[in-house]
Amino acid sequence: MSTAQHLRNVPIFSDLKDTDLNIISDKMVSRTYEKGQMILLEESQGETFFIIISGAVKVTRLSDDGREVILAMLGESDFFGEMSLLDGEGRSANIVANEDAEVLTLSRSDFLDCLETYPKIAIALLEELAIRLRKSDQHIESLSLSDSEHRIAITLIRFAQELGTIKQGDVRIKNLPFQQDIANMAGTSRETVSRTLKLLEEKNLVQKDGKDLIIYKFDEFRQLFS
Amino acid sequence: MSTAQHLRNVPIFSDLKDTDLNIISDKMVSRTYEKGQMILLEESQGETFFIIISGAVKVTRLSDDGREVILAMLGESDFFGEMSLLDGEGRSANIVANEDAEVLTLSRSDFLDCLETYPKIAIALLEELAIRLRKSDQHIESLSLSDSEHRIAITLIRFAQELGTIKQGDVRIKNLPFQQDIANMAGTSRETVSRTLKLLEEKNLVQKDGKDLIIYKFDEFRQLFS
DNA sequence: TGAGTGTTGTGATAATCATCACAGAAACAT
DNA sequence: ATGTTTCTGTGATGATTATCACAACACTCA
Repeated sequence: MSTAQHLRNVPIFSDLKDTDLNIISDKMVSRTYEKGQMILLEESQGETFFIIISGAVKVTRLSDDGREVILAMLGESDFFGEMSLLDGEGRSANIVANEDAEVLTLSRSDFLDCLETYPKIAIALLEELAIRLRKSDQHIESLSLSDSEHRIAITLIRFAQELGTIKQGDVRIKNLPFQQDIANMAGTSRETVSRTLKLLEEKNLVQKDGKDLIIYKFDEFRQLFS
Repeated sequence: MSTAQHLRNVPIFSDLKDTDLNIISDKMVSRTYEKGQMILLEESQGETFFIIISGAVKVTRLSDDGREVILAMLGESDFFGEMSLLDGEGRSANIVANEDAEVLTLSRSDFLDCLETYPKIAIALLEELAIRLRKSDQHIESLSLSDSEHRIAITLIRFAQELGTIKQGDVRIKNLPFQQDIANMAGTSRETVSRTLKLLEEKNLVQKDGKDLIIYKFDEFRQLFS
């Protein structure tokens, strides 16, 4: 697939004319990263906008004592790097390739030009940031809820919404992330994730299937953990 | 002060020409709310953009069991309501007046027109949302950190950054919010906030002074809790 | 001023959960 | 295939902290 065709799938570019899309795609540079490789480092200057073509990355912060807090997982046609470009502050998070990943990059100035030239992109980007803020708010709420069962359940719901496929009311999360990553998102320990998954299985709310996790009656499940 | 003069203080409008500012300010309607009054209710349709002229509001979510999670405190020249306007989803948070408050409102269509007509506003808004996302990320990190002392300290740092005045390296938070609100932001209990404040005072890191709280050597304090 | 309401301080107790420790499974590499 | 590494399951233990209970204090308003 051509660069322009990839861009067509990215929400913020999707209502551009072909000609404009081509102009932008000519300015983009492709890069690839191997699983585990650091793409962006906290503290460094943020000077690039990234769009994920394939693979997945995780957005993390490291606390002083070296613990990893996962802020988000991003996949195909998601983007990142826009924050420091927009507000001029340095990077505030690390980005690590969670699988082999291919990305397109746009330089700071080309990105900002884009926003000036195509107001539609700016508005689409606003929409996207609003959605992210909403997710952050949910994340904050879930972390504020006291018990780990809720926090973990809500983390599973987030995965289901991002990566899940629905079939007859049940959701299958393909390739459930490692327990350690789930723990780092839910603000709990790996062991607690293991125990809680078992508990949810005993309650017949979820079911492991190889590397996948099936959540039964997703709507009810969501209701249950609000 | 006139409506237009108020708007001049709001970052997202600050680089408009006077004439444009007047056009917008003519479309705005002023409203006032008393302390404790609900301004926006979760679940209702979001159809209005709000700018705070005076007073303060808190942005909250209520968990199923009725607990309040405070997502943010907003004050003079902050705005809210933009999220549902941007992404078309319903409201995801409640807004309550935390003090008597005066706001200016703009209707959905006027707001969206504004974005189309003045790309500068859209870009300034992007900047602002980026800043908010950054704050959310910090909030998420702080909630993921294990112990309550850290979480509470970081909450104090957030207040200091929003409401604090610096004097010789010490920060004074004027009118420190109630312990219950601090607890709802830090994801802990009111009692733990009480005990932790005492602890921090015993360590000579902070000092209560009437309704205010002074954080000694703010930079070191921040360092301490990263 | 004093009754009433809202906020804070503090002890005792119990529940939750992180941590440690290690065994078993699975994935990966050579 | 076979060792090696990474991931998961699970018990035991102790620390943290939520919760309950109530006293003290502060603020409002009639």
